[in-house]
Amino acid sequence: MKTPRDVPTPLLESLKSLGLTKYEALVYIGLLRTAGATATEVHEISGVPRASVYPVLDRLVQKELVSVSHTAPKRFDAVPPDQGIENLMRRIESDAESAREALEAFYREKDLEDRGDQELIWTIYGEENIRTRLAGMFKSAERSVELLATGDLLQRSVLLLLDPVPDSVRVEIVTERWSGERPSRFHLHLLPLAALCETPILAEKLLPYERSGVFLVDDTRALLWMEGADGQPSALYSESAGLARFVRRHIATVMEWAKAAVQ
Amino acid sequence: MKTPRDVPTPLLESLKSLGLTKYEALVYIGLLRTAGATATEVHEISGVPRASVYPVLDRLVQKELVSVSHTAPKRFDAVPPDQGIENLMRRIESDAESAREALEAFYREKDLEDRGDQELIWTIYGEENIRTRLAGMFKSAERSVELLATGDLLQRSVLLLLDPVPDSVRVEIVTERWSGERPSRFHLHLLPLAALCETPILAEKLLPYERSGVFLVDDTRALLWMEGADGQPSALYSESAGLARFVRRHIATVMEWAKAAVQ
DNA sequence: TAAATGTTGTTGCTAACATAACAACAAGGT
DNA sequence: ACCTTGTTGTTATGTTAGCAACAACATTTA
Repeated sequence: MKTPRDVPTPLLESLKSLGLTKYEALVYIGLLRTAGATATEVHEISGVPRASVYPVLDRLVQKELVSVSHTAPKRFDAVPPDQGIENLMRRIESDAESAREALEAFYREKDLEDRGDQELIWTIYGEENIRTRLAGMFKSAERSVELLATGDLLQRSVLLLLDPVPDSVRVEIVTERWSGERPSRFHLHLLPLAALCETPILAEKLLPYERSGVFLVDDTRALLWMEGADGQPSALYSESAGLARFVRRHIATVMEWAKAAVQ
Repeated sequence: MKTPRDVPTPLLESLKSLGLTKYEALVYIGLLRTAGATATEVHEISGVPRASVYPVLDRLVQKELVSVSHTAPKRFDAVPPDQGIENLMRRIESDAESAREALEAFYREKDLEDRGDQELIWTIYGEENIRTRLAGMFKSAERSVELLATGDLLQRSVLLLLDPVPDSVRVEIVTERWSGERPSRFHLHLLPLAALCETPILAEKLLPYERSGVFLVDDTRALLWMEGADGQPSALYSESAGLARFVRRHIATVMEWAKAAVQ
């Protein structure tokens, strides 16, 4: 008889988020390591109380994770993990799809009055969310786009989003580093590293070597990309006239410095 | 102010299986229909008690489903459902992937002694699971493969699985209907419908018009594909010598009838 | 003062967890 | 036969944890 060998907690958590309970996870894992076990063997292997094993096995069969034999006593076998997880994901994805449709219906009713939006400052968490917001800003650009960001962030996460910007819009890019050829479509301003080193305080404050940046569209919509101490990216977005003016001035100042330092 | 308008229960269930609680779902849905709501507005729109709204919103921000403004009082906005669901699914899929890897590790330790397997009869639920089992049977075929199934089931779910069967293996197919050209690789036996109609009892019992079938490989491994009254497919699988012999005889008998009826 | 915001603590509820005990049945030994 | 011994499947019962629901409080804003 095998020992109940303790199961790593993160695995249990992962299985929980796939819709299994702790017992279901333990029993399934136990069954994966044996072939055709009886209920009592399942109990011994998984460490789950024998009385609880029966309802748990019922649920697992229902979820298409184990199969039952027709002998007496019944014997149980686990579906290979590959396919078992696919079975679970199929349900979840179908739920996700139907939820998405229902939610879109609600979403379309949304008041588009865009009420106080102009004066609010929003925080956005997660790189994905920030990138979508940025993409939306760029797509709606009508007059100008200005970027001030670390080269890493720019070329890895932002540059591709600039494609939808119409040719008529002037795009100014300020950064401290640029690898590869300089794009002809945009006005690129390189911050001379020498100048930065002379005033290390500024270097630290303006372009810290974590991924960060400031983005301004049409002088009205601004986004500040920051990276929390934990490395999780977050951002501020606003259509506030005050913040827009502040950002505008900030970028302009840095560009002036850059120009002055070159001379 | 909008009415709390009741939310369809299935939607709540779907969102629960994506890892949201009831309150989280209600608040998110409520936020989808407004722009920049305060905590109390969220309470009014969603019907969630005002005191509970705060922790719930915290969790939703954590899950990247809503963004917060930096005003006082705070205002909240929902990310579009499209992207919100994608955010949820990203987490789940990453969990699924790590779980799959960990489970495969356990699975590989499995005793392959294949102990009593030979005399057991297993039930398999779910079309996907049945098809994988069938595929496994076909792939391991060394001498013979025999199929007796309704044409619908055969051509829609089974035929593709026959590809891996080596050419040296004799494949006998018995069915009541075949659309399209007859495959040259297999020995196809068509049950004359006329003969079936003359003995309606047999027609009912042998080939009921639900999807069902009998499969035998190497005269040793048999699978019975049935369809429950609820339309959910299930199957019996066995390597029992007794069942295999029974199935062998059953298929042979039907083939004899077919031959006799043609004359 | 009044109204709204944000927070805290208490209580109830439900699903899952955990243990104990029971009837039914099959060896196996006296 | 009888009585043990052990296993299977089921039922009842108690416990815990997380969420749901409500009341109360300090704080701000008008």
